[in-house]
Amino acid sequence: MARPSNREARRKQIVDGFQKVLAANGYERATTASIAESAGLTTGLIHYHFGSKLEILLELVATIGAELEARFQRMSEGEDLALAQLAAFIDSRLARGHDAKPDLVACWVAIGTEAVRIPEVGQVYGDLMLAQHRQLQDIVSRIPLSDVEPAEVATAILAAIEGCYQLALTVPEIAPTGFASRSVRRMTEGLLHCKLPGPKGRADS
Amino acid sequence: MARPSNREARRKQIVDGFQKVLAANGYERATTASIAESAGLTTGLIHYHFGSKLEILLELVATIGAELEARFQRMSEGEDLALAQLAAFIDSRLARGHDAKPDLVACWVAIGTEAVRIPEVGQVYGDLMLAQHRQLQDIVSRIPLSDVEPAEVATAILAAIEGCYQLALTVPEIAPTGFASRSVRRMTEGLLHCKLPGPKGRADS
Amino acid sequence: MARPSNREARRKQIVDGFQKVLAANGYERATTASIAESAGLTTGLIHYHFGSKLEILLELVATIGAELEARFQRMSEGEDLALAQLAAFIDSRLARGHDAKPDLVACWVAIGTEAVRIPEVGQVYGDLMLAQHRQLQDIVSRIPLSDVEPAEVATAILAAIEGCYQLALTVPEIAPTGFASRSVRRMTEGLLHCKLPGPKGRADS
Amino acid sequence: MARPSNREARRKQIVDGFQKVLAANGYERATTASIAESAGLTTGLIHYHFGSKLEILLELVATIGAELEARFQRMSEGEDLALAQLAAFIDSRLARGHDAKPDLVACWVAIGTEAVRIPEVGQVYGDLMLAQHRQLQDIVSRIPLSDVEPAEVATAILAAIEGCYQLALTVPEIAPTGFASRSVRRMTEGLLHCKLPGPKGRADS
DNA sequence: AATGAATGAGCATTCATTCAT
DNA sequence: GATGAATGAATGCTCATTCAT
Repeated sequence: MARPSNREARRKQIVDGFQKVLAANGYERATTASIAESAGLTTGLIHYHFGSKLEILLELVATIGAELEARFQRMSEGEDLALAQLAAFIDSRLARGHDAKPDLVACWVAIGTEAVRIPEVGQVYGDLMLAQHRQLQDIVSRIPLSDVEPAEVATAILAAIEGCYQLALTVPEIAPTGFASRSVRRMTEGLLHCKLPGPKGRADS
Repeated sequence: MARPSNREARRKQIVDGFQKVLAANGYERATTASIAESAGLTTGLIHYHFGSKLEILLELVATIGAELEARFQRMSEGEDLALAQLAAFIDSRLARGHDAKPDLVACWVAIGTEAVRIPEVGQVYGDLMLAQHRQLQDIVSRIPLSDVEPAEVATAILAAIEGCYQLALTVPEIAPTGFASRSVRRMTEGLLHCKLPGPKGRADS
Repeated sequence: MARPSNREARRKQIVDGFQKVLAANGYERATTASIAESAGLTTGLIHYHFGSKLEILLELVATIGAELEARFQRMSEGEDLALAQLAAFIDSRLARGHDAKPDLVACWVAIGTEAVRIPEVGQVYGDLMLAQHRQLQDIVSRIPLSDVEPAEVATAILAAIEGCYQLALTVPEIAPTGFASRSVRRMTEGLLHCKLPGPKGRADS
Repeated sequence: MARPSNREARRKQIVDGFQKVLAANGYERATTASIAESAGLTTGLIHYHFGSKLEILLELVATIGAELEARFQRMSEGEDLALAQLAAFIDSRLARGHDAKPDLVACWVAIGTEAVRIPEVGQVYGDLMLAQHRQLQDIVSRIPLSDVEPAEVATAILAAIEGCYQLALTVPEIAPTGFASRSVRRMTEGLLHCKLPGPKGRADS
């Protein structure tokens, strides 16, 4: 009798459409009309399923956070050594394997900008960065080295990763394929004064 | 006799006002009215001296570029050694000395986002990054080490710097004062397998 | 055998829900969604049972009209004297006894505003006022006083009643409990130059 | 050199346009576009001079308040007796002389409705009613009568006035010209048990 | 040079109503 | 009967830019 709900499917569809226009145009220029068009829906429907544009952004951040975590879990599966986990973390963020989604980097950088201006975005973005920081700190502190501060090493690695995103997007001519993962690995080795295990599998670094 | 032109002074005043609201609100939300207010001028005058909002942004990029270069020249003055120049470069970007302008970091990150969307911004931002990249590459290639690729090292250093800007802005709780300069130095040492000279003078790292 | 129609029950349920949001938010802000929520139904059902929002309003006016009439009948039961009936009329509109519904006053004032703008509402609202006017005029004309114009007295009493509704709603600090009934009685006495019988029963005036 | 400001003139023009559409259509249906059209301006200009639609409403309330007060001052000029002042107050609100503005009554009733829903409107509307209440109370308390409560009399008079506005607007067929002033005078006499002086001058009651 | 009023296209959001299920 | 997704026109408001003064 009742009409079956397609709410979740539609919300995902909208977030996907939003992701495309966010990557292409940034938050302010991701207009309701463009989101709707990109999602193949009408503008009214956007607000039937989301209270505001901001809500869509927030949902996208959660989605990206879950995706990053899932990718790390997949790539670090079975690895017990801290160094191997560290390598897996870096690769999960930077290796451009078969499951890489180029739009996500553009989205992530756009979200980072909004995090500075919109408190709600700053909150979820900050939470996500803090969670990654904690994760990295845990891993680093399990590496038996006397003279490193795990918290600072973790921050430095995150900074290097974010910087690679930014450069890959804005000055691709100095950021060739594969440079990001390779460089962050080397910088991490420099911070820890030890070698990381090489990249795994077919991920073409 | 015509009254003397105050064109350049006014343009600087406008760019300064723009800088403040760009740092605080981002490009899209930097409205003509808010720029005028921040500069202590009227809205009409903005467009009397600049053809469009974009032109102000472009001028600001040039200003920042000149400022960075000047600061590097100042800090590397008299240094002939490549390693000392490299340290000076990093410090000129990250050390928080007496002449640091916190707003500039926020502006720079905002400009980086617009560089992705607005071709004209992408052009000048890219030129600036490429100039820095060339500079770094020159310095690195003068360090006699066999196994490093100067171009890639230069890119990695720039990425680390940009990443620090981003983190300092969005997750300050994991980016304490002084961490940026210290971390990028260490990561650079890791890339080059050699030690950089310590920070100079009163710049409190 | 077809299931029994619940049409009338549903319509009443909708009118009740509408009444609540009309009292709280006014006609324009009484959205279909809020009516549905207040009635514990779904939006679709609203338009299944009513052709439009206006129709619900019209039905509510009829309901209120019937309620006022019923209350007057109840309170004037057994009273044959015109003066007693007049007192009963005033009390039926203003006395705050056990069956008073505060929401109704807010609704009635809101309906009065819409009566000015929406012709259909003006029609039914006007009919209701005219019916009351006729009723009052009948009663007044049965009071043997030479120098009063029954029509004008009836209008004045209605005006006083409506004014009390408005003040009770908007400036409650000058309209204490019981003032309305007491004041309209006194003003009526002034119009007729004679005394009305005191309030009846437990209605706490 | 500088362009001369026409701000106040424009604001008045906008308030006038707003008044017309408010009287005709009510607050919600007084759209920015209709206000602009009624004022002979463009929509953008409305928001250049007023922050929001609500602000225009608030300014209108202030305007009406000032007008009512001015009219009372004019009509009570030279009258020292409380009874004469009371009559002047009633006439200043209800007599339809040469300076009556019919739109204002419709506006006032519309504002009364919004006073229930919009806190800011409730505030200024309430303040205005309270000021009138205080004024009436002062006058009444100067009439040497033992058995009346000035506060309640004042409220009753205000209620009668507001009720006349409402009826004149919604059921004009029972509210002929001149009835309002006449009826409220009589009701007031009933409340005070004394006679008011007759209407003055050419105001054709 | 300077002012600030004026423009109008564009935006996020709301909502009565329709309709496939 | 009942559901809730879908529509699209309408609304208040914003803002870069223009221009008369």
